[in-house]
Amino acid sequence: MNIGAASRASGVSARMIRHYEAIGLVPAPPRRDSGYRDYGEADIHRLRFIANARDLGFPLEEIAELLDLWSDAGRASGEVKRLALARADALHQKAKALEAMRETLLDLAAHCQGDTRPDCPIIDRLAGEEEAGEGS
Amino acid sequence: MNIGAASRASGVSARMIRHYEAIGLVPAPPRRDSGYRDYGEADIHRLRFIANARDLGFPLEEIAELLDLWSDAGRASGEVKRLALARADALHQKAKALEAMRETLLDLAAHCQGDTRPDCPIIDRLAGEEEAGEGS
DNA sequence: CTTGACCCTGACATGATGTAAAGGTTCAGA
DNA sequence: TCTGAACCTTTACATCATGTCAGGGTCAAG
Repeated sequence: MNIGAASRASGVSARMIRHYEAIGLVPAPPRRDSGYRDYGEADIHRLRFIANARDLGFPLEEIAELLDLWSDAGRASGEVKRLALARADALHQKAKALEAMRETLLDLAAHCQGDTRPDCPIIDRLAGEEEAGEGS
Repeated sequence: MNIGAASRASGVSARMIRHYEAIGLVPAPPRRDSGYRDYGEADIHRLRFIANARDLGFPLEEIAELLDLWSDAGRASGEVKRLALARADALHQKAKALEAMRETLLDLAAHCQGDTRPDCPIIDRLAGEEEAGEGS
């Protein structure tokens, strides 16, 4: 199977397949005489695993750990669960930070007329020396 | 004022001050005979404005727009408000996406024993071909 | 054999920031 | 005055995951 076919079968772009190979996340497949990479079913499964983990927000470094656990038939599920919960927490922290920024922006916008006048608390806030000031 | 002093006064790292100059976000300051950059108060104000906007999640491209609006005394606040609301919405979308990932991970983890046994729905899900399946 | 679709590698770009290297400047203390 | 620490200069490379482009080789169908 060509890299193009593997890409379509796995949902991972050809560019990324090559990248994952370069960083050792997937094994280098055999080459045909032409130099073309030749993938098998196992490779597709591995790529799909990576795509799924990536879609769940795992960074490649943790995906590497998950792949090890996946191929370890005697793994303890506790380790997998630990990784998942840690990732969930990291995602939550990030989301909270974004929502906090959003709240601040909405708060500022609520006090801005938004008309043709130049007065604007948003600009005033950005121009200020401090960045705290959540007090209503 | 040296770049180091400007950095301490504005909260922007020297590295970033040079970067902002390179991309045209801040004007190139005059140099002393030694070649050292020499900053004034107005430069510090501008850098602080950038730092504040950056802390609110604005990308540099939008910060450039805000800087233009800031220096335009006859600006309409409507434009500023529009940018702020658009940014708030973008942050919200991002946060929602992260939270959705988190929910999926928590859901999977809840069904994982997390003990020494190898059975693990998290791994099963990652190994699967589909990525939908929020159905409880 | 030609054409178009594919593959190869390598390089550059993103966005915002850090770090390191290699060299010049400034200032304070001995 | 000399010296060393702390600073400044530019340039380049790294991050993370991904896209895109260029220049060249390959494959399959007509």
